[in-house]
Amino acid sequence: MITIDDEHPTPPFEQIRTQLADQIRAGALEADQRLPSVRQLAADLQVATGTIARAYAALEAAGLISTSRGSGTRVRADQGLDDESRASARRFVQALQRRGVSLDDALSVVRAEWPRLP
Amino acid sequence: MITIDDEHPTPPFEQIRTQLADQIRAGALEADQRLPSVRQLAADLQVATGTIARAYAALEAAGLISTSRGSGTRVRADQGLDDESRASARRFVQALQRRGVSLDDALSVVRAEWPRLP
DNA sequence: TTTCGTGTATCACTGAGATAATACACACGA
DNA sequence: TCGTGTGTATTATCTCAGTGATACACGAAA
Repeated sequence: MITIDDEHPTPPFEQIRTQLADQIRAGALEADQRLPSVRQLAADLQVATGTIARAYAALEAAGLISTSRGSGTRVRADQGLDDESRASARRFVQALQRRGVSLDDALSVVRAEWPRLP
Repeated sequence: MITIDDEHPTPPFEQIRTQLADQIRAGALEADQRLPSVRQLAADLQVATGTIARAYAALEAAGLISTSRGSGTRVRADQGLDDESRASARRFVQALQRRGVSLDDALSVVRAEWPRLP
């Protein structure tokens, strides 16, 4: 399920791209699974087909999905993080939630702890 | 240190806001520490003062900083996550880096593991 | 071949955001 | 008290990312 928050500063196509990427990496979408067509998803989310097309194009460029005219869009195999990384994320999320930390704050501290680039 | 990436889809004022928020939450900026003036930071980053002012206003609305005319902008006390949360984040970051995971993927899996809203 | 459902390309429009210039209001220190 | 440096507000202008609508190109199946 994908939702669009009009209040959010990030544009719709970016929200769609992010959410799909999250779901694929988390393993919520199986490999080779068919995604909705651009028209279908555009109608569901009340946006233009070009908006969906742009999100799909970005995901394909990132190697997460595979698109082809006529035959639709599918999740590429060999995607998703390994189980250990996901388990590590789950421990982290649970620890912060017990302390009442918000998602934004959690993402914030991860970015902050991530070593700076050289 | 704050940097602006013109390639990034998020607008400059949002990048500034995010980076300052990250640094405050991570404890990189001490409580009561003075931030640069809007004119100073605007000159450093080559943006207009209004852009900095907007980022500062957003941070104040979020309760992270405290601004007052004439006396500048300061980091509010009682900010930053607790040590245990930060330690947890550090463990998480280290675990994923050992596996060669990128920052985007790390944030992605955190969002994915974060429980959905009701 | 024809049909239908795909993704893709194009184009004009809109609005959010950035800018620049300016003026104002307040705090602090000399 | 006055001067300086602060954040804030306003206004007008400009740019361009994102959008929406539409037409095109391709693939699969009947």
